[in-house]
Amino acid sequence: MTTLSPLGVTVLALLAERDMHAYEMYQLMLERSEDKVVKVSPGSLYRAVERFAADGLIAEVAVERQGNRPERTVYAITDEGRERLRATIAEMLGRHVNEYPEFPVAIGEAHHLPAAEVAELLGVRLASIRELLGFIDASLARIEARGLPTAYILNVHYTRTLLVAEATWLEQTIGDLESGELAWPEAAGSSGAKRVSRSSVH
Amino acid sequence: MTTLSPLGVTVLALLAERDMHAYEMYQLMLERSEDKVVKVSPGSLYRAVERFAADGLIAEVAVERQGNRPERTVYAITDEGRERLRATIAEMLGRHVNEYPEFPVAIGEAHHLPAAEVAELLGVRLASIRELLGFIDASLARIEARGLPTAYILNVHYTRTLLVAEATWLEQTIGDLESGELAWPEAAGSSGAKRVSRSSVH
DNA sequence: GACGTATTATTCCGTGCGGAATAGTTGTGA
DNA sequence: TCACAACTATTCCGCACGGAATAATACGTC
Repeated sequence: MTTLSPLGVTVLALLAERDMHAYEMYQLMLERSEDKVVKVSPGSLYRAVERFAADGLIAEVAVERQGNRPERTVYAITDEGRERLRATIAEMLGRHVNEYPEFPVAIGEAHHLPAAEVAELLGVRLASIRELLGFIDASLARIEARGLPTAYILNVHYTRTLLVAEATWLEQTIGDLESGELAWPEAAGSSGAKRVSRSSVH
Repeated sequence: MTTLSPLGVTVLALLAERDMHAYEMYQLMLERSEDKVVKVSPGSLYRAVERFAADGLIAEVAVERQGNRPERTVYAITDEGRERLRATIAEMLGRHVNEYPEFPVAIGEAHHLPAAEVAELLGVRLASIRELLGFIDASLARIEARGLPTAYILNVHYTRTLLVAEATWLEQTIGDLESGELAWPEAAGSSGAKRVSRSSVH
């Protein structure tokens, strides 16, 4: 009864829409840009499908073949699969889990670099986030223009909100670094100077 | 020349402070609550150290032994290691990478549940985030009281900022769901009703 | 002083991810 | 028209992760 992976959720969600075979899922995910939200590679996808079939969350409904192409196995979601899908979505919605993003690690160790360099690097990051926000806003505009219900793109709004928050924090922090308001430990790493050990947060 | 993992960065950062053996790193990380920022398990840590030694980023400086306890190998960071550490931190600071958090997947598929249930689940999530924010603020207060420089806890401020943004978004969305302002597709999954296929974002 | 638990320090191994390989088939351009 | 690229559909395999195992010793307590 282990909790499903994000890719697993997507697989079951697709099969909840209609029966299909693995490669069809793969294509659909790319077509819908779900590969921006879920990490998807052929290997993991086929493996997930295989395990779901073994666990009875999905079931073979046909084995087709066109010409001399490889056989393709069409799957359907089972009632058990539907229930697991619902349960997993519920759990993922309700429980906040630490996913150990790497940026906090980097800022946590940023004192290994001089303040000016950190400010510059954060500037690069800020630029790339702004660019990403540009794409997202353009997509949202196109979607709204087509009059599609917001409920289907809540995740885009969510992601956008967090990116905006990060951009704001970066602007603020870069400013504080450049103005010298944010005191920076002596540029470490360059000399053999002793460094003060960092303190525990808790 | 593959890019270092977050755990790898932490390992090198510790050795940049002073020479030590693997278990000492492990203890220090827990003591400093770095296990909240970096995923650390004995297995991964020892493996990382092993590989760094093979790659010349760190070097054995002593093999000690107390009584009949297992030998412990003390390592020091090399110049190459120091350089890799700087380079990796710089890269992690400057480049925004998609890390595929699972919550967007869940909201993306939330239409499988009825609006009321989603609102309730988001409420649970909101509560747990608020609790987490409580801990963080308490920690920050304690740290500030000790007069420690902000530069060392930038990552806590960053995390706090994102959590606040998420909390705000959740409040807003829960409100929209409860007021009915956010139109929700017919509660899916309960009936065999045909569902409209979702649109591509891009 | 004996027994259980926590600490020290490291190794081992199952599991699963994901990049690459495979192999046939349709499309394209010179 | 013939080669070469892109697509269809799936399998394979290496490698890293991390939970559990190990094993000796210190410590607390009844």
